[in-house]
Amino acid sequence: MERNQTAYVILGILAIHPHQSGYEIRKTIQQSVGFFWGESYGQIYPTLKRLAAEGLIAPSRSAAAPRPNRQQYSITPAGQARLKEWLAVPARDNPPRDEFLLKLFFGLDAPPGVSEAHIRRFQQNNRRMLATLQELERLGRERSSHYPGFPFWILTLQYGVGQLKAALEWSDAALAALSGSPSQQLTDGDAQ
Amino acid sequence: MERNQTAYVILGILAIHPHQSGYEIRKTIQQSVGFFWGESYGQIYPTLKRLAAEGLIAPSRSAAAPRPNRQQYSITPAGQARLKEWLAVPARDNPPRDEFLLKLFFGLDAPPGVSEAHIRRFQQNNRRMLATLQELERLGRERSSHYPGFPFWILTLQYGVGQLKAALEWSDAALAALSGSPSQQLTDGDAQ
DNA sequence: ACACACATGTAATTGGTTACATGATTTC
DNA sequence: GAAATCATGTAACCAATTACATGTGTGT
Repeated sequence: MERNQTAYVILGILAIHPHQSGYEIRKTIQQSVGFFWGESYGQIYPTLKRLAAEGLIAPSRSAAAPRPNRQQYSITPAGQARLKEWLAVPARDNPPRDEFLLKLFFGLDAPPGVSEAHIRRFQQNNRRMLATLQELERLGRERSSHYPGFPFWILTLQYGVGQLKAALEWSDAALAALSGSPSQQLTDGDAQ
Repeated sequence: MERNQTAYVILGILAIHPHQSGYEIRKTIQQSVGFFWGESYGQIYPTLKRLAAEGLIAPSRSAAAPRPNRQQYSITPAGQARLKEWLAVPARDNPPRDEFLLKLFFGLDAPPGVSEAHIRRFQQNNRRMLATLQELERLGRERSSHYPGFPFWILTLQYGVGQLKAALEWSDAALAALSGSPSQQLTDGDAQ
C-alpha cells in the first residue's frame, strides 16, 4: 500500500468524473474537496504518468472531445480495485502542526497585542470560510443533490461548518480572556 | 524570514525553559504542545546545530548540571529577537489535507460499511483525545496555573477541546445520516 | 547481568511546494 | 492584437519522517 495520497485523490476523482485531464482534475479537486485538500500541478502531472504506467488509469477521450491539446484519462478496473482497497484502510491522522496555535502558545514572548491580532485574523478567516461553505452547501443542495455521491460530500461540508463554528465561539472567549490579566502587565492603563 | 518552523519551536521552548538538550526539548514539546505539534529527532538535532552556528542559541549548562553526556542550549538575545519577529508575522494556514475527510468523500466507491467504520473510529479517537485534553487541563490548573505562560497554554487546550466536541457532535449526526439512504441500496434488509 | 530510559546523531527517502518555461485557444 | 485562461510539464529545493547506528547511565 502506497503512502502517496495524490495518487488516490486522482483515482477517486476519475472514478466520479471520467475523461479528465490534469488541468481539469485540479479544478475538480478545488471545487469539490478544496476546503480540506489541495494538489499542485507539480504533483498531479508526474503522478498521472506513473498511474498510467501502472495501468491504474488509461488515456481516454470523451465523446464530445473538446480541445486537442490535452490528455484525458479514465480509471481502469485495476484502478478501481486499488481505490477501493485504499478506501477500506483506516485513515492515518494528519501530521499535527498548527502554526497559529504555536504562535499563540508562545504569546508571552510576543510583542504586546500580537496574540490578540492573531486571534482576530483567525476569526476573520474563519468567518469568511464559514460563509463560503454555507453558500457552497446552499448551491449544492440546489444543483447537485441528485448525484449519488452527494450525501458524502455534504457530510464533509457539514464537518467543516461545525469546526468553523466551534473555532469562532472559541475566538470570542479567547479574546475576552486575553483582555483580562496578561496584557495588563504591559498596558496597565487604569490602575493608580 | 525562514519557513523552517522547527527552528522557531526550539527557540520558543528554550525561551521558556533554558538549559535544555535536544532530547529534553523533544519531551517538552510533546508534553506542552504535543497535541497540535510534533517534532522528530531527525529534525531537532540538525536544527540545533544550525541555530548554534547562527548564534541564535548557545551551549549552556544548568546550575545543577545532571548528566555529562548531553549538550544543553539556551536562547541568546539574538535568538529572542528572532523569535519575537517570527511571532509577530501572521501564521500561514496549515496545508489543507485531511485523509479522513477524503476517504469519507469517496464513500460511494468504498465497500459497504466502510465509511461508517471510519466515522466510528474517528469518534473513538476523538473521545480518547478529548478525555486526555480535559485531564491535561485539570492537571495544569492544579500544578501550573502560576506560570506566566499558563493563560496562553490553556487557550490552546480549550481550542482543542472545542474542536473535538464539535467533531463528536458531527460524528453522531453523520452516522445517523448514513444509516438513512445510501447504504440501503446495498444492504436493503427490510423491503419486500 | 539485563533491561530500560537517556542521549545524539546520520542517511535515505519522500512527499510536496514553488518557480520557471512554453505554447495553444478563446475572448474582447 | 492583447489579455486571459487553458494546458502541460520540469527543475530546484526543502521540510520532514523513518530507519539505522551507537553508546551511556540507572535501576532491578
